[in-house]
Amino acid sequence: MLSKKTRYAFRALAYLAENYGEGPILISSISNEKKIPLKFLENILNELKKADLLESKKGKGGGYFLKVSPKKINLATVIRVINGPIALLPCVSLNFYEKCEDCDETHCGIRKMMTITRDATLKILEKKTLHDLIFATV
Amino acid sequence: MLSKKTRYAFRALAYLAENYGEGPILISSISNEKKIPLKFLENILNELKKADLLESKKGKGGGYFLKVSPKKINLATVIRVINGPIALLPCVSLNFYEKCEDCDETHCGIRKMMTITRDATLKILEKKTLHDLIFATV
DNA sequence: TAATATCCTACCAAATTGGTAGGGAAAATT
DNA sequence: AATTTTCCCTACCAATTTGGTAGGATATTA
Repeated sequence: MLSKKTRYAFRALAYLAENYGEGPILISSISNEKKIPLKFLENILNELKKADLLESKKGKGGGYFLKVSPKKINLATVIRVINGPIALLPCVSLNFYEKCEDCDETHCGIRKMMTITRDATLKILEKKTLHDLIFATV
Repeated sequence: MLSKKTRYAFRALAYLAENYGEGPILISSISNEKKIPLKFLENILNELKKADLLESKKGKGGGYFLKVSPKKINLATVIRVINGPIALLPCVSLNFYEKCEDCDETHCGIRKMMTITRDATLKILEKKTLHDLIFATV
């Protein structure tokens, strides 16, 4: 399951995507509009900035805004930044790989099944973007 | 990510699947063979039994064994019993549904994306069984 | 009735989650 | 230059979850 923090991140990003191209948006606006605890949100936006998804501007007229178009930010990226691995096991993760103890990877059936599952999940999450999040019609 | 407990569960079930039809298997055998802390494993097997995946027999000659054929136990079921929801959000879960606050479900884009993701994941996890876990060739 | 094995309840430490508090630093305005 | 505005950074904290352990109760067989 995605953490509450990740859900907040998605809601904040959706808001920024809706206002893409309209300059910096205040943390406090997002916080009010999306009902996200302000100080916690500060933290989240900062992480997204460090991950190069957002840019920020200080002082009057400042705030946060998407670094690139909503169509270029996919959901897998966001999840990885805030939530961590997408795969169900560390030994199957592309971005957070960790070997598991006492396991011969070439013969491990669990690993094989979880690899297939990961691929199916990624096929969706890497294709869908913030744009789809806003304009989802299905 | 799946918890360590769930990984233990899979390893134990794989072992029981390998020995399907050969009568009860001791917890201690599974514990030794698969390197799972005995008392913790006790706990896990008991939960699997309560979920009707296993049967047990007490006293000499006792132990645990699969209630049905390895081909009839799919991975989604196991994950749900030990790990919990498979969906990435509670509001998208089929078996652990919870409404999320401040969210109009019919218009929530996040929800739509996570529904698609859930379906893709379930398509795999509900088809693959303990049998596939053992005889995975891909 | 003794031995074998699962079952049940309770406890515990460490890690993770979901925050809060308070001030520092940069940019813009006056 | 001083003040205001806004993001940035570090530290802390309570509640929950995770990954166990301990010890005895209960059922089965011999």
